[in-house]
Amino acid sequence: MKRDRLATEKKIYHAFLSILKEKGPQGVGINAIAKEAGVSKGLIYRYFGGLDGLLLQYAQKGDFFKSLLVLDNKEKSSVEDLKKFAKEATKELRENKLAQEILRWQLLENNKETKELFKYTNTQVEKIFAINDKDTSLNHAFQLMIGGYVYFTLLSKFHKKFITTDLTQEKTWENFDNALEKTIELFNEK
Amino acid sequence: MKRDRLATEKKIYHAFLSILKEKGPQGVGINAIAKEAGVSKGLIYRYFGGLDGLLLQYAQKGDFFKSLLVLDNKEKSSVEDLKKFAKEATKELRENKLAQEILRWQLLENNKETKELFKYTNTQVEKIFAINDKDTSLNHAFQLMIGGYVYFTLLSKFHKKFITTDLTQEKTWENFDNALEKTIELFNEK
DNA sequence: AAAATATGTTACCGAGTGGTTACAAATATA
DNA sequence: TATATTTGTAACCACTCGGTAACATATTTT
Repeated sequence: MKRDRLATEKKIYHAFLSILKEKGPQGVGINAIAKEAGVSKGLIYRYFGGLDGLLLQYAQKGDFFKSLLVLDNKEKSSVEDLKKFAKEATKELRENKLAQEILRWQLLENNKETKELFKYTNTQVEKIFAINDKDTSLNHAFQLMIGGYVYFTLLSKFHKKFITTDLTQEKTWENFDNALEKTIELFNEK
Repeated sequence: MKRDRLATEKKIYHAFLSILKEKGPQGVGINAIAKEAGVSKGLIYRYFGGLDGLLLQYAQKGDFFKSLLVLDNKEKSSVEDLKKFAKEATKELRENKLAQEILRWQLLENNKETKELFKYTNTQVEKIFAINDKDTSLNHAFQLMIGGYVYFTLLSKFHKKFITTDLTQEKTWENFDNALEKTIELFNEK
C-alpha cells in the first residue's frame, strides 16, 4: 500500500470541509471526519493533534469567504459603494455554504477550539461591514439588515417559510435586496 | 417514599425548560432531563412517550413568548403601532431566554420531534410580524431588521463583539432600536 | 386484608463518542 | 542488505447516548 503523508493530510482536510458543509457544525467529529476521509482517526491526532489542531490549522489557512476578498480594495464609503457591496455580500453569503455553517457555528459555542476559527472568519466579515464605520443610524440599520440576511439564510436551510415569507422563492431575496438598497437611499437623502 | 405522578411530571417538565434555557438545544436530552429532574428516565418514556412526546406536550402547552400575547389585540397597523410593537418585541426578545433558545433551535434542525414545537412558536412570533402584512419595502426592511435583532441576540450569548459592535453594551441595543424606529419613519414619509 | 395497579429505581443493552495503544507494513537511512 | 523511522490500521478504552426490562414498593381497588 502506498503511503503519502501530505496526500493523507489533504484527504483529512477536505473531509473536514465536506462534513462541515453538508452536515453542519453538529456533524463535525473525529470519527465522522476519519470515515469521510477513508483514513484511520489516529492519523488526525498524529498529524493535527486532534480536532483542535485541525481547526487551528484550518483557521490559519482560512480559504473561505474567498469572493469577499475581492471587495477588499475599497475606497472611501460612498452610497453607491455601500449599495454595491451590500449586493455582493448578500449574494456571496447565500452561495457560500461553508461560510454559512461557520456563521451557524458561532451561534452554538465559542471555546478554545473554535476561537481561532471564528476570529479569522470575523476578520473576513469585517471587510464588508467596516465600509461604513461611522456611528450613524444608517450604519446601525445596515448592520441589522445584514444580520437579518444572515439569519434568514441560515434559517432557510431547515425552514421553507418564516411566517408569511417564503424563503425558497428567489423573489423573497430580491425583495430583501431591494429593501436594503432603499434603506440606504432613504437614510442618505435624509 | 411518596409517589405523585403529577408532581413528577411537573418536575420533568420544569427540568426540560431549565435545561433548554441554560444549556440550549444541544443540552436537551433524556439523560440530562432525568438527572436535572432528579427522576428516573424511564418515567419520561412512560409518562410522555420519550423526548418526542415531551416536546409535543410542551408545544401544545406553549407557555413561552408570554408577554407577546399582550400585543395580540391589535388594531390596524398604524406607524405608531408598528414602532411601539417593534420596541416591545425587541425588548421581549432580549429578555426571554427561553424563546431565544427555541429560535436558536430552529437554526439547527427541523424534524418530526421539533416540528410541532416550532410551529407553535412561530404562530406566536407571527403575531408580531403580521402587523404589517403588505408586500412593501417597509415590510421587507422591517422583517430584515427584526431578523437581525434575533441574530445579534442569539450571537451575544457566545460573542461579546460583532466586528466593531459591542454586543454587551446597552447602548448598542438602543442604537438598534433607534435605527429600527427611524427606518419605519423614513419609509413612511416616502 | 388481599389483590391489582400505579409509581419509581436499577441495571442493562447496543450504538456511538473522543482518545490511545499495539502492531503491521511501507519507506528511508545506514 | 540490514536497520531505523514513518505511515497506516485495528483493536481497545472509558464514557455518554437513547431506550428497555426486571424488579421493588407505594397506593388504590376489590
